[in-house]
Amino acid sequence: MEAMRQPLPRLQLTVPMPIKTGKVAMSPGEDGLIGIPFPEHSNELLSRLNDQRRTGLLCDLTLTSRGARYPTHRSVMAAVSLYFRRLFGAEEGGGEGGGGFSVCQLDCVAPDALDALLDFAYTATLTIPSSGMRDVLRGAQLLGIQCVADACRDILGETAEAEGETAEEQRAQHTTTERMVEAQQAVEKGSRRKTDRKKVKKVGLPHINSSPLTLLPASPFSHPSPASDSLRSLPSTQPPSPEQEEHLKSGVNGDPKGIREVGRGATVNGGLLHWLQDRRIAHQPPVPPLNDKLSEEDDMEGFGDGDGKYLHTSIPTSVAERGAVGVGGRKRKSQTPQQCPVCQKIIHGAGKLPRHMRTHTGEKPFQCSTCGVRFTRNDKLKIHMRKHTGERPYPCTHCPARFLHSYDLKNHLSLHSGARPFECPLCHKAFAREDHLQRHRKGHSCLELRTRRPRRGPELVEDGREDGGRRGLSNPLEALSLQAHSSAFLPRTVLDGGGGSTASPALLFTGDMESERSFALQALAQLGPQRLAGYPELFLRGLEMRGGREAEGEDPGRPHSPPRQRDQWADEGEEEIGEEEAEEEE
DNA sequence: CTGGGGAAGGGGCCC
DNA sequence: AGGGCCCCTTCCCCA
Repeated sequence: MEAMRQPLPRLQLTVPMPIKTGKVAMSPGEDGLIGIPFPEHSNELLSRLNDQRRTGLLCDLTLTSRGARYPTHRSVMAAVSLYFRRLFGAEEGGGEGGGGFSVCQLDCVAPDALDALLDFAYTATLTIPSSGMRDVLRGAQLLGIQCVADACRDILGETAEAEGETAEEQRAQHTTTERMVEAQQAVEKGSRRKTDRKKVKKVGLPHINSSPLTLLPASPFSHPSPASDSLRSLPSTQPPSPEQEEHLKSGVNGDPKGIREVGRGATVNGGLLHWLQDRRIAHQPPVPPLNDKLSEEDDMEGFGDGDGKYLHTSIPTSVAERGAVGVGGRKRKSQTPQQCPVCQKIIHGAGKLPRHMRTHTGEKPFQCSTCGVRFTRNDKLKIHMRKHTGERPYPCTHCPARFLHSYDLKNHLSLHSGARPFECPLCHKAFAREDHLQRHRKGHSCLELRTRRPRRGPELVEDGREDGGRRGLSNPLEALSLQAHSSAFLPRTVLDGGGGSTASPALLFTGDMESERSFALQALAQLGPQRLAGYPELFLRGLEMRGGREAEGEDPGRPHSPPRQRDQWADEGEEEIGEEEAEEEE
């Protein structure tokens, strides 16, 4: 499954890809390597695996439940199920681990539930009648398919537990799975000789909540014997001893390594399966919440809709509700604004956080059926489709021009009217578009004009620039930034005076980036080590992209909130305008 | 450097 | 509350 993992090519966001063919004219990257993404690969791969399962092709594992038989693939099961992953030793980098199993009897999982779980494994879609939800939940718990378990639990409304309890339950789920494997292996050790080449494993699965066993903190995995290959029932589980409970607490809550080890398994498996699973498994909070308002709505929602390949429906809501449970107890998420756990940005509008989260994850679930280009949002896809349909719903009333976007028309109309409402307060050059003025202010063109108009007064420096005595520009970098208008784009924290406004933008930028990166990692850690292990690159990629932009000279540490920037700019503009007016008065 | 087109992301409104 | 739709701003890219 490792080979299945989709690369995260850096060119993905910049190069429109003819998805179907993979043919694309791309310029080589810096090192001459070209990364060509095939976004459909994972889906197609999964679909073909499912076809193989249906036809029994290449199936090397048969699951049975109360007489029903389900041919399947070991690798897929190991990818989707923590139980099988550990049973097969897949977490140790593959090897022959557990290679002997060919039939696995799971009578403790209802046939229908097992069928649904297998469908999920091969389609990333869980289709179950509501009446069978509890069986599926139980099966998912037993097999260590955390995302499904969470989904079922949410749908069943079992979200009343305080967050800590939920996490405890999830941890118990992991440990139960582990215990199953360990017990299985322990039994196998003693009776391996009794089995022949074709073995059937029968597992007496313990109830998930009955007895959380220890998750070994240092080495939570027993690293199952590769030769584990017997056919028998496992002994029923016993309630945890006080030592075990204590061990659980210390090992799970106290020692992140334990969970990190769990996450190690997630890195073994690539592709869609672990993608979804890990996101759910990662839900357990290994560290205290950084923010009470943290919502994990994205946890499912951000990955749950789109092309319908992910779990859907009410999962996100409940997960978000859990995420919104404060330290004081159960509290239903009610406030519309939500804070992004990664960038801390407050997202306004109901249901907008999942949309925002996709900006961090890079997920683009909305794909154009014509050209294959993917989008993070369906409304963007809808607009994109106008390209193919030729629809340009915004015609200019003054000329034959038509536009895809209303705002394009708006910009265009300003050409006809000749209106240039955006004037540079320094050089008084007018622009038809605000962003052009913004670009102008960030550039040097305006500066040149300004330097030709030396100011009077004692606060001028030699080259005519205001030395900013009023602002105390003792720092050359700050003076430089003001010279280039970039003062208007300093981080809000700087301009607000928070944290020392005399520091140079560069230093502040570095700090902001570092703190942001650090926070992203913390948020990831909070969301779960599996998540961290599974796709930190997504988050880091986003940060790198932003850092790259900023490194290219874009507004360092520029707030992402446009209104804030605008406000800042307005403030700065007023300040500078006032400055100019003061000069004029002189 | 500027004008223009388009993409991306956020917010408001409505269902 | 979630999601669709729309508008807006900002940014990138190209000519």
